[in-house]
Amino acid sequence: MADVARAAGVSTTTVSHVLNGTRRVNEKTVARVHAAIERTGYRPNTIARALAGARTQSVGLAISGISNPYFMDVIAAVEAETSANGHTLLLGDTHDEPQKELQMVQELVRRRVDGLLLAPSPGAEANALRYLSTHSVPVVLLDRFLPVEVDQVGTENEEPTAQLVSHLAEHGHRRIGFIAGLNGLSTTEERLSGYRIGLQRNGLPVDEALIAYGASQHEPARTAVHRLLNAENPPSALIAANNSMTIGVLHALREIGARVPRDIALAAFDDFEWSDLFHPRLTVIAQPTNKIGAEAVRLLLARIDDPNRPPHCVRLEPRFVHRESCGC
Amino acid sequence: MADVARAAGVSTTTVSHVLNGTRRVNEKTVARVHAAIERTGYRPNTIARALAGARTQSVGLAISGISNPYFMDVIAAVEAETSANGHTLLLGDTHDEPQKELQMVQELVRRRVDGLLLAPSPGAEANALRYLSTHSVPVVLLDRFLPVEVDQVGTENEEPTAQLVSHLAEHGHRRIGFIAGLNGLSTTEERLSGYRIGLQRNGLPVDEALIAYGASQHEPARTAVHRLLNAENPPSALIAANNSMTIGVLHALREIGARVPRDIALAAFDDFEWSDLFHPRLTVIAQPTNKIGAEAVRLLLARIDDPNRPPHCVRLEPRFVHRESCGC
DNA sequence: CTGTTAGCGCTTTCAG
DNA sequence: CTGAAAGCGCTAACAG
Repeated sequence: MADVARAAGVSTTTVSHVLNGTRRVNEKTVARVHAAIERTGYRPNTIARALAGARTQSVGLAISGISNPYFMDVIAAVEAETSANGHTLLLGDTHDEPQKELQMVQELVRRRVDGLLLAPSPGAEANALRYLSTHSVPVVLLDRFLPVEVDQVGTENEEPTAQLVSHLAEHGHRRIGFIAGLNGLSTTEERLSGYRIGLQRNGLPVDEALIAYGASQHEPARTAVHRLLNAENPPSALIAANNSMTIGVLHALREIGARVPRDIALAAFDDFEWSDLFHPRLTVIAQPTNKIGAEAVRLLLARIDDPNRPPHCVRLEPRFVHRESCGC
Repeated sequence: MADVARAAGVSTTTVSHVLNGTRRVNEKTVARVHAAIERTGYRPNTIARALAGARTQSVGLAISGISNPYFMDVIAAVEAETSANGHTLLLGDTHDEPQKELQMVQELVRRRVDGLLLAPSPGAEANALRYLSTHSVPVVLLDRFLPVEVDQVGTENEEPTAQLVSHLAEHGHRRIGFIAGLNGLSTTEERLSGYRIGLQRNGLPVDEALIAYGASQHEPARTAVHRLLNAENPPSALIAANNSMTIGVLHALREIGARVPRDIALAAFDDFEWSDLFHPRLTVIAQPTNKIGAEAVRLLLARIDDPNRPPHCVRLEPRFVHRESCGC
């Protein structure tokens, strides 16, 4: 930067100001500085800039289950949007454990990210979120909603799940099982609530024996389905509350030789990019992963820009994708 | 840090040295410093440390097609390994374009990553790699190999692909089509070469009309398959050289109503985490994605530690997964 | 074995 | 409209 200043015959102060547009500078001076930058091939040093107290032009993404296809798509969308805005992405896995999440978040903050995107674990409020708010770090919540005053982006869960139930009920199913996700996640509660609403709407009783907990993961969902189907009076249809659990469900069904949808109907939350190649092709609620990622980044950048703007809470509409697993 | 120094009754120099183990310090002093750190809740500032010329404890990962399941798994493995070693991961997409890749790499270097992992695009040698070598930034190549003197990690491609051909040939197929990947990637060339070797080994002629180019992507592969099957004397079996193209192949086959494996056999490079739920279940060569990611990080950290160690080139063995799409 | 001190490259008062 | 200069928090000669 000193080189540029010398080459342009100005002070580094001026170079800094033309670079950041942080105060009025004479047009001709601006031109000279730009020329000097060009000539010297100067590139600002992000680290020094950060140390001096300015922005780092970087954002953190703290998320769980990096290899889950849903989050994968979100990550890709976030990367695209951040880099389109000249920001760099720092990625970390929270493993949905409050302590790891806190450490991850602290690490990211210590690295001076300008703000961060967080898929809060159950327990985040007392840990990561408290830390972020006391340090007043811009944050936007992803996927899961929390009753806190911060920006949040996610999908509508309740009504779409109720629709799934109605869809199955309209095809004559009276006992519809539900594989619920990890306890403490708003998505879990909302989808569960949607399940109950759907049942009521169709005049069906809510039988707790039809609800199994799959911890949002493949394996637990698999065993949960076995339990569900071994009970007396098993369900004739199943709803899985997220994509990992859908896989578990499919494996369990195959293990007991149940054919979908002939022996048992299936509908699920979350689409797979290539689920039309599955057998059977899955009837699902597809989340707008690209929009979620892009919108989250947009909200974050806006908040970084103006820390005092009122918090926004964005609920995106998912899409009902009708295929064959429901047995229509 | 000044606080810690004061609280321990030493200079910041000493604090720095006990923190980094960069010179001998009296045991008692060390203890006092640690106590002071504890008491003050001190956390080193990564940014300042970086500016002063030391390590940032961060590594960059520049990769293409973030949402490709193969790379996704690699990303997850890399994240796990880096964070297990106390490093932070900066993630960027190169889009397999030399210019974007160069920019991404420069950005990462400007952020002072200690080193970086790169899945080199066709053209990386003249751009990103040249830049990295002139700036002597530690780098390890991922997935694709290049005839350069740097650490590299990837999978054995030639022999496994030849095996795929043999497998199909042994089941009587005499016209085996091949959907090749993006031109200029070593993986593309090696798998193509493996295809040719496999044919020769089984006494089959190499018919260029049976080779289609799918650019390593879904859509191009789809149209390539249509061309291949519309030609006179079409193949009775197909090999797709990576997972995205396999998807394209399956879509194309469905569009023309060809059943796998009854009407046409299929085998592919790359497994899907849940490909046993596909219909048909795919016979594939599965890459050890976790090992690839972990090994790459290990090599990188070793190189950062000792920039002069001889470059290692690690070829991992993939696994042949026999399922139904081959028609056995 | 420990401390003094000069930066790392930038931002930002404060002064002109 | 422009500059001088004081840091940001740490590392690493150099000196003792």
